[in-house]
Amino acid sequence: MPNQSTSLDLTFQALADPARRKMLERLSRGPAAVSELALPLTMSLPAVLQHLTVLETAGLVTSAKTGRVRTCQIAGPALAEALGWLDARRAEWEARFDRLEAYLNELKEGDSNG
Amino acid sequence: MPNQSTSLDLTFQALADPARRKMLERLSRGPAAVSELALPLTMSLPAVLQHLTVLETAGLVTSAKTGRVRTCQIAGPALAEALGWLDARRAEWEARFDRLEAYLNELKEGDSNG
DNA sequence: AAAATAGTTAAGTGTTGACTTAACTAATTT
DNA sequence: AAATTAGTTAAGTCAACACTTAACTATTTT
Repeated sequence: MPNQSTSLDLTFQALADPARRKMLERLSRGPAAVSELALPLTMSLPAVLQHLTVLETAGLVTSAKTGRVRTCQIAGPALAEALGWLDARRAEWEARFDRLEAYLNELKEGDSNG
Repeated sequence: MPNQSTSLDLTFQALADPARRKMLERLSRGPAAVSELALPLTMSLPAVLQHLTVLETAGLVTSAKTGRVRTCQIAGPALAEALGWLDARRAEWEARFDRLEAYLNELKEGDSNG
């Protein structure tokens, strides 16, 4: 059975690793070379490259090579999609919470009137 | 070496699975029993239980048993933490974008004045 | 041209993850 | 009390992950 991952699968999976989140934190402040992303990480360069591939496959990062330097950039859409999913859950959760609150207020008013 | 996962690791990891996201989508509309969460999923009940454990460990869901029924609820804070991290990245990304835009506008104005 | 820099590929290892089936417990219903 | 329902535990399998080292390719710099 092929493992057909959706876009959100790949995005959240990519976000689940602390090394990859550090890379994104750096990139959200501006473009950077691979070795710059590697600096704060205590792992080999090939490992960093593998993390970069995961980020690119998820669409969270794009990169291009100039000379011998590969410059990486954060990409908006994948980030926005993940944010959108989470925000939809929060919205539903809050709507439910608000309805409950309104109901409780109604109960309280009815109580003081009866 | 113990694998000390942070809260965000666990949260994003939990969100990376489509079955778990479906469970959360259901729960964001209101509490539900385990078997109700299992309904739309094409897997065994034990598998659903394992997913539920992952969600609870990540703090995304709480549950309590009454009689023979376990009722599950979505939990706000873990969701908010994940949202917060993503939103911080977007904010930084947008701030940079805005600065770039302002700079380009400045260039354009300078161009028409010189 | 030689040495250093920046990145890349391949291959192997140990750990987690996502299931499964089988067997079981504890509440309800009939 | 017997059958059903709802959930749980244990154990095993197979694939995916997160690395590693070794060896290699391009591009600069000296």
